[in-house]
Amino acid sequence: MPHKLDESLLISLPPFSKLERSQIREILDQSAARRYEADQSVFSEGDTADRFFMLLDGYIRVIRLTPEGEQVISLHIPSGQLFGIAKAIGRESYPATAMTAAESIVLSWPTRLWDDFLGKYDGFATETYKTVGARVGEMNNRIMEMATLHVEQRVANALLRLINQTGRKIDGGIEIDFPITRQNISEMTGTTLHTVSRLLSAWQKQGIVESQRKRIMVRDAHRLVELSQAGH
DNA sequence: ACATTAATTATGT
DNA sequence: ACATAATTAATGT
Repeated sequence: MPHKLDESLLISLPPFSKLERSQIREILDQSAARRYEADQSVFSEGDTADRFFMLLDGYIRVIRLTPEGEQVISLHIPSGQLFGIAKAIGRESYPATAMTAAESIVLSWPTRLWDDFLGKYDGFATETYKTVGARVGEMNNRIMEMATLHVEQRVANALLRLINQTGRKIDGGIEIDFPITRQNISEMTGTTLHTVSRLLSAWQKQGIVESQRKRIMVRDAHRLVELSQAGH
């Protein structure tokens, strides 16, 4: 794998933004870069966490499997963020599986460098703990939703999160920036693909969303916000 | 208020 | 043509 990656790749990313060019060079020289097709596994739940990762381009889907073999999607990660940082939460193995949701480019480092990074790179520690904090917060919100909200509200919330975190503005609305199926959304919201399909069809007729296969665009985010709160 | 089952149609290689 | 995705209706809890 030939690499002479440019320092500019990392300089703008929060965990590295306070560093000198020489430090970035040092970090890059210890990294491995890899490109993944869509729907490839980067690591699997239970694997020993021998590396940690930075997503340079693409999207990562964090999933877990139930004993019956059903998928649950716990999170989507956009580019520019660290993932697979088991050490940050005091684990020796990955707590979930990471799959690419689209073609992606990933940097990784051996986990033995984790403590080095924390110690000698200014801002790395605070930024990574911000990241885990944000993710824990999001998961807490989802637990609340699961326990208290109806399916329609949960699906509306899931779409809103997706367009906020991974949305791409296009004419007439905001599109989810990677291929996503009804099945996927059902796996994020604890419902069935049929219910998601019915909801999206209904919302399409009302002009709230518009979708083709594996593509969903939100035309009217404000109405989705209303739906996500409505008490039917 | 939702899941399940099943039949049917659409879409991408 | 074949597999995967999406829709729709009917029926069940």
